[in-house]
Amino acid sequence: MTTIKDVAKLAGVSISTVSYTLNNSPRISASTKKRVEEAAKALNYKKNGFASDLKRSKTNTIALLLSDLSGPYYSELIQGVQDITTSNGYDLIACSSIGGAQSTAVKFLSEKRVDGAVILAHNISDETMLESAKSVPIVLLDRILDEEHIYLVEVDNIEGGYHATEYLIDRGHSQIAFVSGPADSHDSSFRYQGYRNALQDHHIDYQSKWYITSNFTKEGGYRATKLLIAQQGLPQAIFYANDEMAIGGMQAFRETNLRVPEDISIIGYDDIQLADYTSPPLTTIRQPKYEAGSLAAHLIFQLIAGEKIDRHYKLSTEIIERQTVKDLNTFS
Amino acid sequence: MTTIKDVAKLAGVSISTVSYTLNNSPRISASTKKRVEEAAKALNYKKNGFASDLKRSKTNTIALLLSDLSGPYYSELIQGVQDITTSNGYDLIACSSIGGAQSTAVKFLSEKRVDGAVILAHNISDETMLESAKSVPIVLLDRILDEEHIYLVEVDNIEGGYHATEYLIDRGHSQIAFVSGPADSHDSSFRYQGYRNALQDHHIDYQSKWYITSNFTKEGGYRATKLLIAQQGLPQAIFYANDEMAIGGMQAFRETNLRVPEDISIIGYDDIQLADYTSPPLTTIRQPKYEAGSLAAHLIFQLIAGEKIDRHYKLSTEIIERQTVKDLNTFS
DNA sequence: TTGTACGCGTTATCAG
DNA sequence: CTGATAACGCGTACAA
Repeated sequence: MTTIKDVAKLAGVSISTVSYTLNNSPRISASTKKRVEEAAKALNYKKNGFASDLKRSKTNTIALLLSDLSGPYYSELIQGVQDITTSNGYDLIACSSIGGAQSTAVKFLSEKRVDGAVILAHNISDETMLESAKSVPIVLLDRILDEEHIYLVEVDNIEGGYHATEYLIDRGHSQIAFVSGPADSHDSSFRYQGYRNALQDHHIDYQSKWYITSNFTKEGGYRATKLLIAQQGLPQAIFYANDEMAIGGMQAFRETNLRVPEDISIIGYDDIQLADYTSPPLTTIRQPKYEAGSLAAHLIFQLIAGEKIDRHYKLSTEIIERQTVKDLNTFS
Repeated sequence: MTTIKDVAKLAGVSISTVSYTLNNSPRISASTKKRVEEAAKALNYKKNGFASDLKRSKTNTIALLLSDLSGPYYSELIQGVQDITTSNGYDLIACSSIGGAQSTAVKFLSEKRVDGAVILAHNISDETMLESAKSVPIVLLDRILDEEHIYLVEVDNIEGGYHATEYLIDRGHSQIAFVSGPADSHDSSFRYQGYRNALQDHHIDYQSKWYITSNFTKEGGYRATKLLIAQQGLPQAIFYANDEMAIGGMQAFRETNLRVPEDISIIGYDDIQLADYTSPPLTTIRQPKYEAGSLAAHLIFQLIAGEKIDRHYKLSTEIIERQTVKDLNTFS
């Protein structure tokens, strides 16, 4: 292991001179600078990152905490975080929070191995978050928590649910079913809330027979749809609380020889990659993932800079029109 | 920032006692142990990870270097790496190698911030790899490089190409086209090699009109397929060098009213998630990604332990039978 | 149990 | 203005 000492010895200067040189201090003459640099190159010297971080008590890296490194998380969101991090000259590392409070993610936070963190890891408890927030700036993307030192960016799910429903209503649908995610999912219940609000604003009666609870999976969507089909009186349209369930639903319709969108319109939520590949391509609600990620990273840097900022940010959704919704107002 | 000193003061013991206690040394009496632990809790003390790493010159974390954190990399592979890493009591972090030699990934390697690395980052040059391999154990998953200190695990693409082709031949196909990836792709050319070998071994003449170069994208596969259709004499089957191109091909067939597999059989390569969602589901070649990841991580730990191991490992592929290949030997 | 010499760079301070 | 000396960051582990 070659250290700064070795370089100093070879260059015939003191340790501090080497350090100054390598950090481009102007106080070093060109000649010694050259000597030192050559020595460093010759020995293939690389500073020990820890020693450096320890001394400056600053790591120049921020972490992205994910519930599972191998999970199918939002790549656009990561892109957003990455872009901002890089453009601020910081490094980004991703850690998994598998294991909760014992996880690598939490460890990196509490041991001050990073200068800040963007968090998308529902398996870390609120308490742990509060704890960590005391020592390092963090921005949450996966929950709503109104506490000192907790900053978060939220995608407005109520608005998204409202948009989806209104989109169907605008196209002449009035019998609209809602297939929800698991009962304990905040996201799903906010989307449902938006659905109800839209119905109400358009004076459409809510019918409980068209509310089905499912579980955010393809199979769940399939079963929920079969159930809906089995009931007398199919709705004109179905709003699935996520795309996977919508895809399961499309399969159920295919098996039942019901055509989408001719016989029934459907709309999903998320705009996952698959949504563009189904046949027909799925109309859905896109969340501004890139924006959420980049905003989160921006906030981190403002916090690092010691600026005072709001604790809560809300982003809007966008509808992605594809081909699973029929416009009942036009002739065809 | 509360340090070990604060804890020592509060507990009324020396710094070293605190350190021993917190590291569960048996040399500390139960009573002081309790006092120290209480003090640590009261102050909410967490050790500074760097100081610790610096002293022990060991980080207990290994890195997974990816060409792009937001890229659609192999989640199963990551799972493999993660499982082994965790079960060895190490932490895993993922770093991006965007920026090549200046990237976070390379920096973490050279600054000794990790004890080892599994690498899947084609945008890091061979030279940089050789350089890094001197200071830290690394295992490559994305290239073949026969050099001292370079360990790698390879998935046998020649064998995969051979299997795919033979699978078609076994089912009665003899006119088999190959849609390749970009000319500079090693993976693609190995798969092609396997294709040629299989044809030869089964005494089937190779026909250059059935070799089309494309680019691993859906659009590329679409165009290549259109070209094949435009040519007089469609083959009985097409082997696409990756699944995305096969999916593009399926679209081309749909537009041309050719049915898969009734009119033409197709087989892909990779077994991407989408492959199971196409209609009909795509028959393809699966690479043992989980195994590759976990093997790579295993090797890292053997290297860390100072064991002497082989430098080159090769894994086999597996065929995933779905519904895009027709068996011409049976009546239907 | 405790004192203390490390690990390796950074930077304030001082001498030339 | 250049370069060297030394304290320091925080925890670890050996000698006492």
